[in-house]
Amino acid sequence: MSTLPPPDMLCFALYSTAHRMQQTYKPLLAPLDLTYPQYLLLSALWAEDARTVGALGRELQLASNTLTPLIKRLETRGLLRRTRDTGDDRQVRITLTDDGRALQSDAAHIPDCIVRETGMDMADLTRLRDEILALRDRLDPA
Amino acid sequence: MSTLPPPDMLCFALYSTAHRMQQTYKPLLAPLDLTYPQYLLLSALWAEDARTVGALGRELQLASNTLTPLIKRLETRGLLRRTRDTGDDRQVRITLTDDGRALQSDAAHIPDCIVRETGMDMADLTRLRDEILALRDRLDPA
DNA sequence: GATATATGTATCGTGTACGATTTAATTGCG
DNA sequence: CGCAATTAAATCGTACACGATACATATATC
Repeated sequence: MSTLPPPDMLCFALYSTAHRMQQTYKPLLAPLDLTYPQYLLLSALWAEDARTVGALGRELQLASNTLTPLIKRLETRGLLRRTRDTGDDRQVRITLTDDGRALQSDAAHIPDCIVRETGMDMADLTRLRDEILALRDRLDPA
Repeated sequence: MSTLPPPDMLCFALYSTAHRMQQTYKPLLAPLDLTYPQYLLLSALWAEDARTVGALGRELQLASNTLTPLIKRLETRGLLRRTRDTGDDRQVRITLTDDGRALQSDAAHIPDCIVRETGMDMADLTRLRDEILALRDRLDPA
């Protein structure tokens, strides 16, 4: 019987390309001493600060068991703060510190660098992104 | 300054879709008691058995620090064997056991299930796969 | 307003990923 | 031949992912 080898599988294309993309980010993030997931979390906060763990989790598609340690590492580094200043005491609100906000300008060049590394133009990248997202949204979130 | 939020980033589309895909595999792999990377490794061996750790790593784009523990778990379960039967004693050859080969038929239905979950036809899936691989291959492996 | 249920976050255990280093075996070259 | 440089795999440490569970607070229902 013939089994499709990994190089022919769509899932493997996603898997290996996502990893390769993280490798591409690595030298750009190293000077900021950030991992890729940490950069994603900060990007979410740079776009909209002071959100709850749950709201960030919905945007990044991560649950608290991944998010909580991630957040705590950045808190330890003094890039953000955790508070319970909402009406609902179950919720934890994440707010950037001055240092956390300052990092945004240090990272401002990164998106352009990534685009350049792909060697593709914006229109193609946007189209590919939307096709990948369309696939994701067809797959059950459950 | 405006920072692109994660939902607009191509890298995040890859990241979140790759994870979603693993979630989609999970209920299909659970009866076989396999994780997604373990399934990838076995798929590689089902397509071509008796390869070295290095050869498998090149196909799966994983280094020995990831592959060795992965392989050892499957060895413990009796699905494969590690031997040094080549001329070069540095190399470790990975060979499926009868149980490991038998698992192939238990997994034979999975690719069709995944295709069905995407709700897309083969032509679109193949095209999307190749576009994603083209992006990967434009990114420096270094 | 006591209590059952639901929700938000944290904790724990297992399994990847991967940089850096180590160990062992092979190859290259004088 | 002798030994430095290279290569294959393993080991170690850190950081995700995520299922399962725990815990605290909120809400609902009577």
